[in-house]
Amino acid sequence: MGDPQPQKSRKSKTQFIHAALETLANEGNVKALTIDSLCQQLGVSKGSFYWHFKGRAQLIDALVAFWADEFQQSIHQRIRQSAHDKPERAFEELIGFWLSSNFSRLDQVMRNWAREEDAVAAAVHHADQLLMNFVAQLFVAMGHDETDAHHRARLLIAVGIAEPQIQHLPHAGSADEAARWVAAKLLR
Amino acid sequence: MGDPQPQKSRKSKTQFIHAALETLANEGNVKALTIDSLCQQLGVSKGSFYWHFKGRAQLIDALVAFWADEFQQSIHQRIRQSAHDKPERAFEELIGFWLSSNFSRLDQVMRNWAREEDAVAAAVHHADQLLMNFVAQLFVAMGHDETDAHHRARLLIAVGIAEPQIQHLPHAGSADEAARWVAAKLLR
DNA sequence: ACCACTACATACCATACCGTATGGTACGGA
DNA sequence: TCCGTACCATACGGTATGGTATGTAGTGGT
Repeated sequence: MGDPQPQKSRKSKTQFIHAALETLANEGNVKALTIDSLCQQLGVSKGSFYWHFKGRAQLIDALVAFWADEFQQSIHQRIRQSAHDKPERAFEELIGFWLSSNFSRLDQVMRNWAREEDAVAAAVHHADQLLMNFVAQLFVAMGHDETDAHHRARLLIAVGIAEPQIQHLPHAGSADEAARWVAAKLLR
Repeated sequence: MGDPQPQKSRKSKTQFIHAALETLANEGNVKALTIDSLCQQLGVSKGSFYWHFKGRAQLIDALVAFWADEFQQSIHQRIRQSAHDKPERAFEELIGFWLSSNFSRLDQVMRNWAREEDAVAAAVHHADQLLMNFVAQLFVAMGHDETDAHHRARLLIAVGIAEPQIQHLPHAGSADEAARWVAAKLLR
C-alpha cells in the first residue's frame, strides 16, 4: 500500500527536478526545457526519464510542487523571524529576497509558463495568495486597517513582479534603489 | 522603384497581421500562433502565407512593428490631449487604457514573447522607454523634480504591468479600484 | 547458479511545425 | 483570344519533440 517506488527512484527523481529548475533559471524561457535536453544534461537517455516519470505532465507537476514548497519555505524562513521582532525590517528582507536574481528569474519563468500550463498557473496562484496574505498581515501588524493593508500588500507584490522586468528602463539607480523608494513610500 | 507589391498584397499582409494579433489576444499564449493555424484561421493555405511573407521571422517583425505603432498612437491620442489641460486627468486616462482588457492581454503576451524572441524584446523595450519618458514628463509637469518623477513613473508602470496578472488575488474590490488607490498615492 | 527486479540504453513511431517546390486559377492587358 | 503575372492550393521534405517498445547490464535474494 506504499508508493510504487520505495526509495531508490526518489533520488533520481529529484535529480531530474533539480536539473530542470536549473535549466529554467539559466535559459530563462520554458522552450529550453525539453525532455531530450534534460536527459542529455543529466547524461542519461529518455528511457530513464520515462521510467521515473509517467510523462511530461508528471514532471511538470513534481517540478511545480517542488518550487512552490521551496518558495513557501524561503519566505517563512527568511521573514517570519524578523516579522515578529520588527515588521519594518521584514520588508527589507522580503524585497532583498524577491529581487535576488536567483529567485526572480525563476519567478518570472513560472509566471510566463503559467500562461501555457494550467498546473503551473495553479501553483503560482497559490503562491501568490500565500504571499499576499502574509504581507497584508504584516501591514496589519504595523497598524493599518484591513483594506489599506491589502492595498499596500497588493502594490508591493506588483512591484516585486514587475520590477525585474523593467530594470532596463532609463533611470539613474538600480532596481534595488527603486524598490526601496517604493517601500519607503509604503511604510509611511 | 516602388514596393515590389504595389497594392494588392498590402491588404492581405495586414489581414495576416490582424488575425495573428487576434489569436494572440484570444489564446493568451504565443504557442498558439503557428503559421498553419493562422492560415486555417484565415481560410487560406500556407502557399498564401509564404507568398506574402519570407518566413516566420518576417511575420513577427511586421506584427511587432504594427503593435508598437498602435501602442504609441493609442497613448498619444488618448492622453496627449488631457496632459496639457490637466495632468491629473491624464492619469485616469492612462490607467483606464492600460487596464482595458483589450490592451493588457496583448501587452502581457508581448512581454512573455519577448523572452523567446529578440525582435519582440526590442519592441517592448522601446515601447517601455517611450511610456516611461512620457509619464515621467507628466510628473515633472506636476511639479516633481526629475528623480522623483522617474521613481513615480517607474512605479506606475510596474503597477500597469503587474496588476493584470494579480487580479485573482484575494482582495475586496476590482483591479480598477486598486489602481486608483495607487494613483491617488502617487499624486500626493 | 538461477531468478526477479531495478534502472537504464537503443531504436523506433507519431505528431507538429517550418519551409519549399510545383501546379493551378483568376484577371488584366495586348 | 492568348499570355503573363499575382495569388493561392497541394504535396512533400526536414526537423524537433513527446512517447513507446524492447533489450540489457547490474544487483540482491534464494
